[in-house]
Amino acid sequence: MAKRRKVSNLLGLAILAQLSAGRPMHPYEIATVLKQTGKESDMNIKWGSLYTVVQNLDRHGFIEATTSNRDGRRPERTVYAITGAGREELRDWMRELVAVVEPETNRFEAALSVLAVLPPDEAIALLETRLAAVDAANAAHRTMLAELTELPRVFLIESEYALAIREAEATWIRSLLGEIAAGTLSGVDDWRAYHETGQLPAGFAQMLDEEVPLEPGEDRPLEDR
Amino acid sequence: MAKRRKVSNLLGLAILAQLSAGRPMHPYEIATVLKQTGKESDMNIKWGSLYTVVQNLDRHGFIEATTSNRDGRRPERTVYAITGAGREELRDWMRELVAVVEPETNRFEAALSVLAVLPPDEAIALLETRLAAVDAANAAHRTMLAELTELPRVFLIESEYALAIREAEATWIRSLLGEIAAGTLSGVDDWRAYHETGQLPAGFAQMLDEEVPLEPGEDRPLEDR
DNA sequence: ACCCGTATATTCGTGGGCGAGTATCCGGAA
DNA sequence: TTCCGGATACTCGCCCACGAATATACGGGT
Repeated sequence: MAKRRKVSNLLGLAILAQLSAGRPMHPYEIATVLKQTGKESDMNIKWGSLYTVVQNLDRHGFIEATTSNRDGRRPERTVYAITGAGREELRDWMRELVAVVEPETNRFEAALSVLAVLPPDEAIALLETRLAAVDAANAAHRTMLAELTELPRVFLIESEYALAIREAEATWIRSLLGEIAAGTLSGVDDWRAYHETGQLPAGFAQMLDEEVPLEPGEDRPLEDR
Repeated sequence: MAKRRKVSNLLGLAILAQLSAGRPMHPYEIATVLKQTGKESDMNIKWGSLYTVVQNLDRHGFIEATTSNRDGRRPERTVYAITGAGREELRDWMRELVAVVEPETNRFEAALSVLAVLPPDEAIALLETRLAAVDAANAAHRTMLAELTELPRVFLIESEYALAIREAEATWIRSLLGEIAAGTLSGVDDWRAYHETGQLPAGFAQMLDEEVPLEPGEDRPLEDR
């Protein structure tokens, strides 16, 4: 599914959410509030897109200009309010984002899928570097959450989620390194041989024909099975 | 860090990796191989970008045209090989992707950060839907991995990683739902009150000033602390 | 012998994302 | 009083991703 949105940039979601909960605002003020409430990091917002997104939301009737006041000789500031259609879009968008799990891929996973292009020893070293970085970030994250005792946790769930995922990543990397060291991960010898000789070891060839690691949930090509 | 790459599309990484490990190929053949080896889902590849990316890799000297043969009356096919600079770029890119953890945000996390715009009961229902979907996908994924016994696990690490992360997500959602049900998640009553009365409960206002859930690892704004 | 669906292989247009630039205002230091 | 740095508020334009269109070849069914 995952319907094509008229406005697809997640900054648009943040704007709709803000206007839905609060009073009408002009773009720059929205940006300020979003920064203050930490949405910036949650959504990876690029402020260069702010006015484009606002314009698009307006064009599609999700928000509308209310007043246009000017203070002193400041440039004119257009104040926007969310519309009925905007509220509808917001709810519908949220329903999709929460309920529908679509295949998201992150850069680390992409790298893992071609990790074999690096020699095993270098790969191991890099993974150890990453593990250390993730552990450190998680420790800082945990401390930060522990310090925010006065804030109701409902407002921190996205942060708790992010931490949980990062911790899972650390655990997984640790276990991978352990398996490599213990020799329980099959294929490492071939991997090493490949980088030492430059030759594809026997057994690699048919594998390239075999391998079908489809993520579940995707449609298989028609001819399969 | 996270240097700006001359070619930033991850499809470029996949192409470099393929040309580095195998023989020179023409674009369409690369695409075929990448599909076969499952890189498609690992990197969320859009095939519409194929020729643009190949062109960019060429323009920056990471790959170069070798021959340009034509079979029968087929359109001419340009065969590309990786260059020295290409191999260097590939290794450097991989080093960065594996070792450097940069703030990645996914759509679900973004949605969580504004979950309060939905009434609590609807949010809970949606989370339950998601949980069911994730559980089902994970079960299928586990089965698939279990069936691929003849394949060395080194070639499946990205898939095992993806599964581990998804399982962590399921666990986290389950625990969140549990905490809401048990009442150990603070703030749910205010959240519900807000949606029933339309009024921001006391205690929400100062929070909007307070909240500074910076992800660790990011620089704080200068004036803080 | 012909038809048609699928595989092969590539081109093109456009829309939007976002980095970088611009202009004005204000408060404090010297 | 003047200077300057940062906050305020917005504009612009490049570039790239990618959906959709295109065109020919091949193989198998009737």
